[in-house]
Amino acid sequence: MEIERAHEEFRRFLKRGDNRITPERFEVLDHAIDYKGHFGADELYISMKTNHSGISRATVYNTIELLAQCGLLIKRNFGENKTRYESNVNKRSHDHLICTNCGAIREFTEPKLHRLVKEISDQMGFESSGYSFNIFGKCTNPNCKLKKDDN
Amino acid sequence: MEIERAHEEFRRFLKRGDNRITPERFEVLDHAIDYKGHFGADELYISMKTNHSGISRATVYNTIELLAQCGLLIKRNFGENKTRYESNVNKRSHDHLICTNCGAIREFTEPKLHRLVKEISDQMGFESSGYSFNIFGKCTNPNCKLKKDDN
DNA sequence: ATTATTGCAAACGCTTTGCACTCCC
DNA sequence: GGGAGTGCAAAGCGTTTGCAATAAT
Repeated sequence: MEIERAHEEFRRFLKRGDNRITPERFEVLDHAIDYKGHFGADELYISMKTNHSGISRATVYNTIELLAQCGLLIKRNFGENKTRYESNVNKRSHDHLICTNCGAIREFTEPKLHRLVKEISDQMGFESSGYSFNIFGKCTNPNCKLKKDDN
Repeated sequence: MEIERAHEEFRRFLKRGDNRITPERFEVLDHAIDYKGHFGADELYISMKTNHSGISRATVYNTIELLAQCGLLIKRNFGENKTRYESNVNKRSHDHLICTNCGAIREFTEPKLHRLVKEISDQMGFESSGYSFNIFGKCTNPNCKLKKDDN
């Protein structure tokens, strides 16, 4: 089961960094990898509270950051001045098309990108640890109509 | 002179959209294209206030957005949960390398990207209006040391 | 026992909003 | 003169922080 593997990976990550193993951290992990689509830290907090969790905002924010460092979550930014996350468990690397009209976010995979990032970094004297690539535009989707709150 | 051209372009843009021509808007334009490097809306506001302008925050935010729509400024986002801008007057299209250690931001130009964006958009049924491409990593620069406030 | 982690609430930084006044058209 | 634009202050939103209580080591 992939949740077991995620727990194991997080546990190893925590030990490696001399972080303590707490039930709260695994509670956050569980909710985060369960979450469909992209989410902000506060959304996850609210969602957990709604599900009768006793977790605190501080712990959610702190843990989410650890999960991102660990690679179980990916940090995103779609130009809305808030950090978004998405589960990286059982997903392959991808980037996003963002409809500036209705807010819909679609994924695409472009294998060329990794090589390109590597080439550019080498050329510029950078040791790259990641990248972010977003394309903005309009869906050709006929019912694309200022919904503004999909993900 | 390029400032004249910028004024002219902004004036045309404002008329086209039935926006009024006000001195405040051109005051913001002047300061924005003068600003070295990337800036947040509030930074520009503070900078203008420091230079004894009577402008208001609301006007700066409003005008900057118009300037971005008009193409005289480019909107950026470097993963800090705030919108950054940079002058697009007399600059050629480029993207950024961001050092996660010292915060330095360097520019690069990769001609392949436009074609790539077009290809992906076509393939996905998107009418692209722009993209954002950032590479995160560490400078190989020896005096890269957690400065956190360059641009 | 020691000290990281937690929960809570308050503070923070950037951005948006409401409203009365102004001035472009 | 009408209504978009302005200035101001307050509120909004996501995020961070300080501190006392708690619990992992």
